[in-house]
Amino acid sequence: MDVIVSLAKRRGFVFPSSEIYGGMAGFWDYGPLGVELKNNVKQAWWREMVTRRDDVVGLDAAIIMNPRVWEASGHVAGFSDPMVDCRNCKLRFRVEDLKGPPSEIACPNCGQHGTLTEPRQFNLMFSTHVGPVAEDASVAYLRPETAQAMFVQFENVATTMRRKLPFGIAQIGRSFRNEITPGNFIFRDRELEQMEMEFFVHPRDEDEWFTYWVDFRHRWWTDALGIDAANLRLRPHDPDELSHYSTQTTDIEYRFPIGWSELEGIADRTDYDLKAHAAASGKRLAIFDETTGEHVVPYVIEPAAGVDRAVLTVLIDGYEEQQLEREKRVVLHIKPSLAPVKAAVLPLLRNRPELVERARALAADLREVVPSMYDDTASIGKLYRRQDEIGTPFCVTVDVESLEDGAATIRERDSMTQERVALASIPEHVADLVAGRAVWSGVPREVAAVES
RNA sequence: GCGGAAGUGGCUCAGUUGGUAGAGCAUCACCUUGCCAAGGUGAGGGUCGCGGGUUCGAGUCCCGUCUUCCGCUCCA
Repeated sequence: MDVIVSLAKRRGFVFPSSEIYGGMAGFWDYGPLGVELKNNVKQAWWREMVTRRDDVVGLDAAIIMNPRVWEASGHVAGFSDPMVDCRNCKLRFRVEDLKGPPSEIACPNCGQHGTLTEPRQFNLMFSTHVGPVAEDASVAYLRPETAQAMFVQFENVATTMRRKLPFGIAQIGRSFRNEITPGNFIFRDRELEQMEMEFFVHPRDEDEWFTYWVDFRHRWWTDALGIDAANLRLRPHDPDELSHYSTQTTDIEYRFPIGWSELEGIADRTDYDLKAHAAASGKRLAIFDETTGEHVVPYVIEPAAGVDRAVLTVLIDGYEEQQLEREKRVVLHIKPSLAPVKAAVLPLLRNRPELVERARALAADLREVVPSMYDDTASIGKLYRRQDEIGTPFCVTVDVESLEDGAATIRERDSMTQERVALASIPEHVADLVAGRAVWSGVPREVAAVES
């Protein structure tokens, strides 16, 4: 984990929030490369979950909602349970889990009497005030999950999009949790970004869709994000660890340096949320079933993934240190579609003005089709290393011969093999390679030299 | 929040019994360099986390505070 944190900061992926003031626990800033990577991850999710499907639509809801949303959802209670600490063994317990008044019972862990503190509130929702006057009536919460917006807007979306079951509402957005102990880099943030989709199904189809989404989401991690399947596993929740709203949940876990940990949870939320909001708002949150002439309150299958964890996973899964003769080579083997920079243009020599000029011109053309950059501030070997470290899949090297044959060498990150391609067709070719429309057919450098 | 550890240039660290900060790497400039972190010369960059205190004098001692890391708890 340390080498990932180090790489992330060294290369401009992730910085500690407000670092010059000492930072802020649980908050991180995405740097120039990080924001590109993160956007690419979100785009990969949106494409597979919304764009390519005809049964899911998108939503982008406000972070602050009417506080009644959180009362109905159970968050105001669930996120603010009174807790007690044991002064002896230092463990903390939820008051409702205790078998009696804290002042009268023994600590459930160490068995000591009279060591439990008075109950205290630990509200995990960030609260704020709406309007200039900070009074109780103006209290509002920053959402601790994006899901509730999909339930609250269920009727608006279903009506305007003329939906019948089954259908889904997807959203990518920020959530806030006042975690007692954030940590492990961007694994547990206080400000996080979620990719959640609520899929509304007829109650009788609950199990079928649950299975479908577990499988679909698992494939997304391997196929769309390129995560090694050997580092992923599905873990169904035990009955006693299920959330109060769920009858079945399966986590997709990744083998992090800190151990197997949750990347995404696919939860069967039943009709818990819609019924709760229907009861609290007085609205009928249901879909009319013409075959039976009845209003059906759908069950909900929810795949919920963390964007920040996805970014972290991509970095960890792609990271490789190769031991070479003189030093080690750090390579980020990430899918070209996720790479912050798709191509870098490098002049073989920077003391040749005509070479530099040609390379800069090529970089400008390349920028028109894919995110790319130009660099000439080091020797060619070092320039390659820099790009390897940030996961740039292709480097285009303009050499002296380029001035005569009008071609340049494209070098691929993982194989370090090369292709000689005409300058004029490089932008389109690189775009095709990045998009997977063209197949890489490079050869080792020595072979390329012989052929030319 | 509780318990433990730590905070010196971007990074990794050195700073002897307190006397007003150094190295390597990195970065930048110039030279060199004809395909995988070469070399040379030079430059920029630190109120030693912050605030008090002791002292003639504190990165070095004391107190407080903030932040980070590891456990407890929570969870995507």
